Amino acid sequence: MTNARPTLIRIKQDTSLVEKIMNELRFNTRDCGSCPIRHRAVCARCQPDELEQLDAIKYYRTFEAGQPVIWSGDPMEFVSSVVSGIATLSQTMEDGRTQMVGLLLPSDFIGRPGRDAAPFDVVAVTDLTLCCFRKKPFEDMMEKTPSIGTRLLQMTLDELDSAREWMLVLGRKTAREKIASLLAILARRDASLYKKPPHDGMSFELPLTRESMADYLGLTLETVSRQVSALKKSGVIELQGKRRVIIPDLQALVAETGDDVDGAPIT
Amino acid sequence: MTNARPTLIRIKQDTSLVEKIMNELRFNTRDCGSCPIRHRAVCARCQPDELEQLDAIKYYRTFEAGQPVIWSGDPMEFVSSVVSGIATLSQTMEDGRTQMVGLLLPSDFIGRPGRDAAPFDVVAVTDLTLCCFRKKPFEDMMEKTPSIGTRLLQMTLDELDSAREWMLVLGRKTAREKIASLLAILARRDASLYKKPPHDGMSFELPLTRESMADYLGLTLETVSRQVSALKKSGVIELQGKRRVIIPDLQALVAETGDDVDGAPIT
DNA sequence: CGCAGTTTTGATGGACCTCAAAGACCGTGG
DNA sequence: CCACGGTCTTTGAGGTCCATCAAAACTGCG
Repeated sequence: MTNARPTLIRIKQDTSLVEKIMNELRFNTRDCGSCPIRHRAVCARCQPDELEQLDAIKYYRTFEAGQPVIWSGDPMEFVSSVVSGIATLSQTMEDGRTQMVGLLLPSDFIGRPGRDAAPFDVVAVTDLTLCCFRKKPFEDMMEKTPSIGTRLLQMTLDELDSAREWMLVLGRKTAREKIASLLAILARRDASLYKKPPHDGMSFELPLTRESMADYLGLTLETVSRQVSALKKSGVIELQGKRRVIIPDLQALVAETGDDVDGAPIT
Repeated sequence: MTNARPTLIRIKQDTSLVEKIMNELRFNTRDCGSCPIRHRAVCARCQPDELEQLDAIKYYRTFEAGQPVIWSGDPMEFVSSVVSGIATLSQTMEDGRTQMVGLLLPSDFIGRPGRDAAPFDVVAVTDLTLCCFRKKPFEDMMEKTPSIGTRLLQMTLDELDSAREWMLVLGRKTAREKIASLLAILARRDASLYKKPPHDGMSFELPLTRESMADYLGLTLETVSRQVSALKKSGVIELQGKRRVIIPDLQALVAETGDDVDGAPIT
């Protein structure tokens, strides 16, 4: 609604291109030590010698925004960690109704040791870089390396909690509360990406279209649009262009989610 | 609507009492070998010597129907497996709206190695027997016994998939489809409990009240009641009394869930 | 029998969906 | 530079599914 800065956007694209090239260079050095997700990914607890082994079998893959990574039911030849970018995990019914069941951010793990077929669709929302391991070698390594299994269990338990918290959002919250919940989560995640706590006046890029938001929230895109406008009108959020969200008062946003003030920490 | 058999119900109670006493006797012999959930629980992959160690630190606890097992936020002193009975995992908002996020059946695991506070409320729906381990000794044992961690990872990944499939139910299905989905799941689980595939004409006990069903499905109890009646009127299900459900045609039920015919195997 | 809890049934309203069209944004090509 | 089409978003009007409120029927139990 108030977006008239094509130059700004063009600059953004340039930086992301530079970033992309730098990533290519950085990542392909195979140096796990300088990996940006090193401390949070499935390999977080590995010893130096274990990292070396992983180094030997890992490879990077990139996907452009909008491309599918894997379809539900497909055989999975690899497991992977998200290094940069965002992907969605979703499920579609025959008649086209779709429900997003997860948002995959840097350090999140994709795949299921011990399972052959993918249970859900994975699609790249932004340009995406994955750190991949062929499934069999990874499974073999898991057998011998408890630190991987332990870390994966930890991550899976966390994701299970997140999924269950999201069930409350889907089952019981109003459209307005759903939007507020999603924004609150994105705000928290964005803040944690830059390693500082969320604060009043913070802003972040909204990586999802209205339709994706609707698929995540179990709503229609029209309802999403209306409720975003409503939150803006109430002053709970501000928009810069259509994709950047400003949170003038974090408490006010959290209040709109319907959660306790101490906040369910849906990561 | 067609329930006039108090005698039948009284008999049921008697058998369950007998069963209870027998369980007490059986379980307290501490013999993991004869444990009914031995092959599916977290200990499924343990070697005889590992089982002996678990034997040494395990203890049983029972809860009557309706009793809480643990509240969200409480410190967890123990982890456990459901041996018999059913419990629910749920979440409640300040204003009272509640959402069930899991149904805990025999062999399911309760607790989070590495976490102190319980993330959700656990309540016994029927009389419930748990096989418990104090958390610290269990965690110590997990360190030394990879077969436990591996099995727990497997179970957690399965639960994560189930939770995500349930998100589709909550977010995108109609009330009628939700009811059908719940009944289909209960039918499958009941069949697997007796180790035979679900079949036409099968029947099972409905362990949940209309309100619990509503909390599971993100509906009101009135809507649940209406849709159950509607399914009955369409001949998709039959009722014996208010709690026993007969499935004359399994395909017909699955068709009502909106899922593919090959069926999302929500376990 | 009478009471408390559960379930059913009915009437009404509202939150959200559906259908439709216009507006904003962006890249492309004249 | 502007026209053009494609995609995403907003806005509007109308309809429907389900929630809400209310009361009656049923069940088990003292």
